[in-house]
Amino acid sequence: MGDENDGNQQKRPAIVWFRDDLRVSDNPALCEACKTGSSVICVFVLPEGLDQLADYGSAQKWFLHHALAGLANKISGLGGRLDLFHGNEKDVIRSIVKETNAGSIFWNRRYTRHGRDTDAELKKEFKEAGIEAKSLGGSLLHEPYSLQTQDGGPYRVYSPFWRKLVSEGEPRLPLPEPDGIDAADVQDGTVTLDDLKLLPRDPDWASAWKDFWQANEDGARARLEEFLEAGDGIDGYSKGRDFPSRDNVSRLSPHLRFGTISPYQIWSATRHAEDKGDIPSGDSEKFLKELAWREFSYHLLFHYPDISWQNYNERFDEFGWKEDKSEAYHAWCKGKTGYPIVDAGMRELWQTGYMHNRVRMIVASFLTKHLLIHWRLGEKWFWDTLVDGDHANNAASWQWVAGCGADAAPYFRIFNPITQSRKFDPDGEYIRRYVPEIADLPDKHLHAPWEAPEDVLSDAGIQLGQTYPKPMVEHSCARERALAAYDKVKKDDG
DNA sequence: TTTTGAGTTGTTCGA
DNA sequence: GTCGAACAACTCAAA
Repeated sequence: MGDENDGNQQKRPAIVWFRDDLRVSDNPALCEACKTGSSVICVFVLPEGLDQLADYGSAQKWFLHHALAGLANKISGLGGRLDLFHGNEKDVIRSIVKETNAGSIFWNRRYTRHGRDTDAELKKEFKEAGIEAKSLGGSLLHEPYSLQTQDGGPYRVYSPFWRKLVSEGEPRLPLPEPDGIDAADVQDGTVTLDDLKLLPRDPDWASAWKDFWQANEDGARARLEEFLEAGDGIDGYSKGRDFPSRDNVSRLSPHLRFGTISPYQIWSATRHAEDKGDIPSGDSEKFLKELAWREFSYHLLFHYPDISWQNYNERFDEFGWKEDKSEAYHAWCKGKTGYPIVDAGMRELWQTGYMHNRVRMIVASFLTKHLLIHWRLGEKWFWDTLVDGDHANNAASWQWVAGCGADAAPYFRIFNPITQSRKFDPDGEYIRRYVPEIADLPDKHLHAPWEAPEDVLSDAGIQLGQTYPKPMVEHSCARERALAAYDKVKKDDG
């Protein structure tokens, strides 16, 4: 009917379906909808149904709640309205399109198999019904299918992937937010934000999290700007990022997860800071490479959608990781392994919804190599407790540490939790912050309390096995055991 | 087709 | 204390 509109009849509204892109700036789907000149309906659907239960972990829900509140504010500031729904995604979207008589629908792409299948099915249906359905790229610098090796296949090693990404030239500049949103005169969403029950209660374990996270678009931008200021986080990033007590990490991961910021905005702002000469180029390059690791993880997830639950390297199916939720597993979850650096990390996670990257590697190595527990259990725990729990990063990184992932570390690379602790938390600031019961130990013994003389322990008010656990496993025994297990994987193949 | 160089984040041991 | 070598062999990507 488009061209036959006689002017009396209003243009059919356009829908923007928000998912992992909870921002109004640099949002291609929103821009495209505004460009139609139609009135715009902004919607978010909290998925419901058995197959979608895993869409958000508990910690992510807290972040999601605030990100949605922030998005609703931004949208209404532009003259529009965010409508919330709860239900089966396909059914809800179909019914919104029908009831609003929408002429078009826009969204930014997502990359899990479930998400892609859902989107493809809906797009096909709408197109057949004469409704414009358009997906856009907003969450990745490059679509996973656009970067190919010379053979036309996907990349399975990071370095060539990075070189390819760079050879494609600079990413596009971020899009500005729309001048205004012409709100469609249609009925409101079916639920309120509070109806979605995303916040924890009884107990509210996230009561202090507002001190750590400003979980919305403004918070993301402020965090990025602060990080990129001369003398702040990115200055010394390439070395400092390994020290969990330092502020040399961006903490933008949950914002990327929910799209309160886009990788285009991060890339462009980093280049801008670099051009101003504020920061050493080695540091900015290292930071952009980390952003590219996220791209690489999505590249893998797109081409190997099973990596969320299945070993990328099938030989590891024979490894024999334990999969029951044993006492050892629970001790790891709670941060009671007896290794201070591991316990500090697990408690940081529990208390703040975040864990420093270096420490993530240490605790993941400890679970999969020292305790021989399956990375899937670790991945699930992280998924439920991390605010930045990300479909691609979480799976790809766990597999990388476990040794079964793409471009994984050589099998003999088993982190020594004591050496790592001494090297990256030499003054014990990080450990003392999260494991206060051993804070009075001198630096010398903080990393391995079981080696401290009895009088040093009692002076620090520690009774091993009572006030703080004895180590669950002895490092060199655990190392030998892990090496033997890897040896088995190797032989089983021959 | 074959060849070649390279591969995020480490540990241990012995000189 | 510091340093270099060994720890395996394989797969990937590109020439």
